[in-house]
Amino acid sequence: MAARDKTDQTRQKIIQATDDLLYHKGFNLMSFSDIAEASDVPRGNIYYYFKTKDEVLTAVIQYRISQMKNMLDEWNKTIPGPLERLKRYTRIPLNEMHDVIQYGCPIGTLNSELGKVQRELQIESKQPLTIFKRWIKKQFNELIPNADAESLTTHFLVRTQGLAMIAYIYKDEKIIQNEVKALNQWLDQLAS
Amino acid sequence: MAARDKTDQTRQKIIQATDDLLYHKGFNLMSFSDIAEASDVPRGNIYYYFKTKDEVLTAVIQYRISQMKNMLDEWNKTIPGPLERLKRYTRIPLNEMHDVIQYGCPIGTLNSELGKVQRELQIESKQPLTIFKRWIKKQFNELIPNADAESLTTHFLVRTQGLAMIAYIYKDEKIIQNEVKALNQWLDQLAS
DNA sequence: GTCTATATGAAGATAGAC
DNA sequence: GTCTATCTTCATATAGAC
Repeated sequence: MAARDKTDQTRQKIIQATDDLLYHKGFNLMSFSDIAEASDVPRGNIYYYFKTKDEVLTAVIQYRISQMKNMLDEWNKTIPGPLERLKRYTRIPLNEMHDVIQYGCPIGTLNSELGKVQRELQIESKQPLTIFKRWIKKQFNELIPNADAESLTTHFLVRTQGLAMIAYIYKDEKIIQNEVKALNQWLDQLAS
Repeated sequence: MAARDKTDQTRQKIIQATDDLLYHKGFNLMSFSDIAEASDVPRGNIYYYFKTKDEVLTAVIQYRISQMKNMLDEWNKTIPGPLERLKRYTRIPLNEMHDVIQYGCPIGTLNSELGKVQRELQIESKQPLTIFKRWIKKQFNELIPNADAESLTTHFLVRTQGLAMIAYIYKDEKIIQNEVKALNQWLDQLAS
């Protein structure tokens, strides 16, 4: 149905615009007016698609999850071994260097913001990280069959979140470059 | 002068109450009403002491800085070597475990929140981290005279911020315990 | 499905009596 | 130095004409 298509298109336009907005301003400073302007959908009209701001957030999270799943599927198909897959993950902050410096890690900063007072929203917001976590753990299990994959995964997440955070605070690209290099060396040592 | 003392006392009461509030709610969700309630100073009266919310933040940052300096002075006096001093630093998240799980790192979460849109405030807010950074670097310089102390310091900050972040997101004390232990082992290896 | 007008509330901030 | 009343702005959200 054409009408249905139009609805879905508008919904999608709102979600994608909000995805960026959420990353650039954070949840609490992002208003419906911002969403209307960014998505080019009249302000009063956003409410036809989403009753509350929380609902928009939920939709954006689900959108991010589907994007991530596509990406990980692609990596699983095209990258042969667990070591190279984990290294592909560490390339994300390098590829997104400019954004990480300006806005931090999209997952980390959102969880940090929502974790203090808006706990229910934070629980939703950590889903993307948990999907990454499971995938990373699987790679470590393949890489070193008898290792404590859970601990290795936590350590890996700690270092990726930490480097994004410190680079974001100090606006310093070198931090990303050096810390990613060190992380890859750690992976190489584990694999050998 | 008694009047002057009273003013300073009230000012201090506001600052200390806001210190906690800022940590527990974040800057943007913390209102003047919250400050009034927490400090037990009438709402309209807060404005006599601080003209804007930004000014309250500045005062809290300065308060935190003075507290930190006292702590580091104390450590310099009572803890003999650089290795033990760095290990003392890694004990902070263990001692403050409960708060870190619930509210994250006070410095990291504040910088993360303000870094997106409120850049001038973020620049102020990173001062405490920079003070720690200088102190940590000094310890590394003493510990290993010919090493690249700047890189070691960055790595150290990445791991402490990262562990606080992941433990905060997943509400998991074990993450702090395990990652602090691993960090101390890394320090021991460096020192040997 | 679209858009305007508006209800409602809370925020930061100010004026001025006491 | 204290406290109340109020201004202004902007937020979420709703009602209802089209």
